[in-house]
Amino acid sequence: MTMKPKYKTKQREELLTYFKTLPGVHFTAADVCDYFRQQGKPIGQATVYRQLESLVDEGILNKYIIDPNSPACFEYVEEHEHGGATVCFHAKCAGCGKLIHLHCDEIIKIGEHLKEEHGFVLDPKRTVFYGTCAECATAELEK
Amino acid sequence: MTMKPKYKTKQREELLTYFKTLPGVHFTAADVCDYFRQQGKPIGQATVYRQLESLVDEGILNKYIIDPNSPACFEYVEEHEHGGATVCFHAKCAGCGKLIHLHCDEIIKIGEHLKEEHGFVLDPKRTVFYGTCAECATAELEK
DNA sequence: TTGCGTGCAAAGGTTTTGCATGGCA
DNA sequence: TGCCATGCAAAACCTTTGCACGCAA
Repeated sequence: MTMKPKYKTKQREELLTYFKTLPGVHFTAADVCDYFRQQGKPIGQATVYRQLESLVDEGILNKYIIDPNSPACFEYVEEHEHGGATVCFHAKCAGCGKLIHLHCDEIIKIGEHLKEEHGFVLDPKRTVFYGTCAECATAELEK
Repeated sequence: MTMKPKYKTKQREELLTYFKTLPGVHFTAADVCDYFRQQGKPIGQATVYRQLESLVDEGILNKYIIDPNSPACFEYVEEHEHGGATVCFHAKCAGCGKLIHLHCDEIIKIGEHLKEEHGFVLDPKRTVFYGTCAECATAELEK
């Protein structure tokens, strides 16, 4: 666990502003560095990494590991999902990168099961189901 | 996908023999290197990585990606399970970092549910449940 | 004999860290 | 003013790769 940033810096604000223009898009730390460099207002890569980490801790970004030997990718979490009452799990397709939102009861029950049987309090915000979506699974079979 | 090794080498045999003594145990490439070095018969790390990759392809080992910034971990698949679907899920505590292995049916059912209702084929090897373990949850409350 | 497997060392790419400087509160 | 954040460069880290040699078939 990391602490939240306490200061409202120019870099943090610019990063946030940028991320909000990318709903449903996933990007890497390098993408972010490149973007700001091209905009003529570069942000140090250490800063980018540190802010990304903070934002993930705050639930403002989600972090995905599609492939361990590729850079991690991030995605902005829509405003209305922030800490709201709506428990929502995410499933990420390793094929096309599509993010699926899961709201159904069965998924919720898993949280209850983990708590009752394993004493484990599940954090939906951080938990991502990795796998293959219907389209990609079909495409895979047709090969 | 990589090809299977065609040769039965001393290193491969020793690795396999060792892995068979580790049912249900997780180990990293570095663990394996260390073990054989301590045994006085070191195996080159490149060889270890290459054999691990082959063995995963052959279904003899499972490879899990728990955390992108930690080394990948491997687990020997019991003889009778080869080709079978027996893999375990993992729950990681955000507080103490403890990794919990989950083998219970309820968790497996989630995979079935995702497939039937959402067309999503879950990959247990990459899916990690994040949250707080019993000890850390208790400690948290006492603060 | 053929050519894959091995081992060493070095490269590769991503992420983290040390430290001096700069900026928010 | 007191700290935290930033940025640069270097380090750390895991994993892959190049190449010469060795060994299985």
